[in-house]
Amino acid sequence: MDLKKLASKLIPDENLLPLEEYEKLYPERELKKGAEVTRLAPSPTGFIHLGNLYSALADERIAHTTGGIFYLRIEDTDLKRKVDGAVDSVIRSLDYFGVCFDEGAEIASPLNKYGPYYQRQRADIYRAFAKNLIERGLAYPCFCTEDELNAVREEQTANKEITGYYGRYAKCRNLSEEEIYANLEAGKPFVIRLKSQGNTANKITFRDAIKGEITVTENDQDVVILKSDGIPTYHFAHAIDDHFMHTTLVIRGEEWLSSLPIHLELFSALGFKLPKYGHTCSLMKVDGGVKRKLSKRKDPELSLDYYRKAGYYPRAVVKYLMTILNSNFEEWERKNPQADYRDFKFSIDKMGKSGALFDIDKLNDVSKAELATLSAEQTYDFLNGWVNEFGSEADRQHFADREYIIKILNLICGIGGKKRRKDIVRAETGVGMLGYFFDDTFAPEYSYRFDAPTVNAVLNGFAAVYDESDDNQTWFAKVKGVAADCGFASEMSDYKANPQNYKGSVADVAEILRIAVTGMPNSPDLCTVMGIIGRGRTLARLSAGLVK
RNA sequence: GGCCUUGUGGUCAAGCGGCUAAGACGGAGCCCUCUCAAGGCUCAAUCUCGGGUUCGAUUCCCGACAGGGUCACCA
Repeated sequence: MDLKKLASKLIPDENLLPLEEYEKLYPERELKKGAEVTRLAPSPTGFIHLGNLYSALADERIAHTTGGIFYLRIEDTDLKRKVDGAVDSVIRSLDYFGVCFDEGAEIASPLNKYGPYYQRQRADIYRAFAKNLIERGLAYPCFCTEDELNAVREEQTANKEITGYYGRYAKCRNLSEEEIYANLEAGKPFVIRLKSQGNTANKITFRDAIKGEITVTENDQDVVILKSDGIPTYHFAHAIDDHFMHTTLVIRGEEWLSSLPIHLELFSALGFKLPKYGHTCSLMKVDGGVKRKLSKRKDPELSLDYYRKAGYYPRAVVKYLMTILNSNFEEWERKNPQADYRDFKFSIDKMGKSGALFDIDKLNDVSKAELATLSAEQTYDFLNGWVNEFGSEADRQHFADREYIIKILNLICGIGGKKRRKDIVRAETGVGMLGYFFDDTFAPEYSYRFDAPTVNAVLNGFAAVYDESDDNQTWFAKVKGVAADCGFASEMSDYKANPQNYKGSVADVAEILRIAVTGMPNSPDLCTVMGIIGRGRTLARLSAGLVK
């Protein structure tokens, strides 16, 4: 069979370059030794999730700690999955979390020499190489219809055989020249399949950068490399693109592990040097006692928007991910509390081999610790940003008074105190803690644990002596005075020694005052709260808190 | 079901033939304390199960069991 003629008939494009020209077009990158070139290659569905961030972070860290390149390629070979604005959304989402690309689709960079970065725009490269494969007898046209393929699959399933297009099931693999041209004459649509030279009896051991040594079975599937619309499938595009874009390390989800044999054969058939691979494990969650992969449909926490809406500090999400990416990250951070997480020496072989369960408690812990490193002004800026995007109208009005909010923040965050408080987990809950500092959102629940006369005596007693210019000690001395007057122990030790002699302790008195002033039994330093809301408001609340 | 893969406390995990099996989150308790938060201290909790190999296995081998992934003209 004249393969050259067949190739030209199947792929008649005239503008295809000789193969060597593509090599010249995309020369080796000039990077220092050890530099890794990594990439994120999403399909443009517009949905970028925690798993993407997780692997993007690994890509970005590895590229940037080795002096390499991290680029963005868009795998838009499937038109059905395309969503407008998706690429911008990917870039913006990752940027919000501090993950930036050096080159790629929609990235303004002088480095963009390996494009186009949209696969649809690279059709001629794929076609040139597919044509070459046909000429070399390593690929062939397949005219099977969807129905035929389904029928074969059913038969295979019924016979408990491996499904797919291989061996004796590969009907079009050995079509005669006449049959091929007849089908072509008849205008039958066709795909180009790889003519696999592999044998599943052969096992290869393969070194994965994350999983370590794994054994893979040789591929024998005649996979589709060019779809009937002339656009490549993922497998083929992956081999071509990662070769010409000179990716040195392919980090991708472990769901790709099973198609690794295909990629191995493709790289070999194409004569390309194989990149290193690192297959990451997926983030899991426990659902009804069962461990399963985080799912787009069932789990809102997979979406990155979820973290923005909830008001997680972006760097906290990143650090949380770092803790599961490299388990020694936490230890390093404890030793270098001031350092930027980017100074951490990220290493791919520290990455876990089995899927980590997503742990919201851990995230919350990381988040509040991270927020506790900000100044009151920085905290204000962050909360304000959240309020403007997701807050209520009342929140926005409150945040217009920057001075006042910062005063509150100094208290809530314990700034200036001996120890930093870690009350704020995320913006949403942080903003929610501000309610009682404003009259319109003050929503008291008067849940006193003492009878009316006692409560009223405490409230009135304190109102009579309150002076906003008192310092903390003087203020507390007055609380103790009220306690003594109302039959409470003014010293905790006295109360502990003889509880039966008192109605309660100063702590209980403070609680009564606190409930009246803040509406809640718990709050940061009450004296300071009173100082912030001011004398007028304090007295009004003490009076409003009286039990009728 | 075939193939691949994983298996240390509730969770994330150190460990790489000999250890009282780190640490962190979460839980319990104590201390501090006007409450809460934070902090300090303490406690409970783990090597999936069988066989081997070995003087000795969490660690090596085999098997079972249990998770996970995947079997498209989707990526």
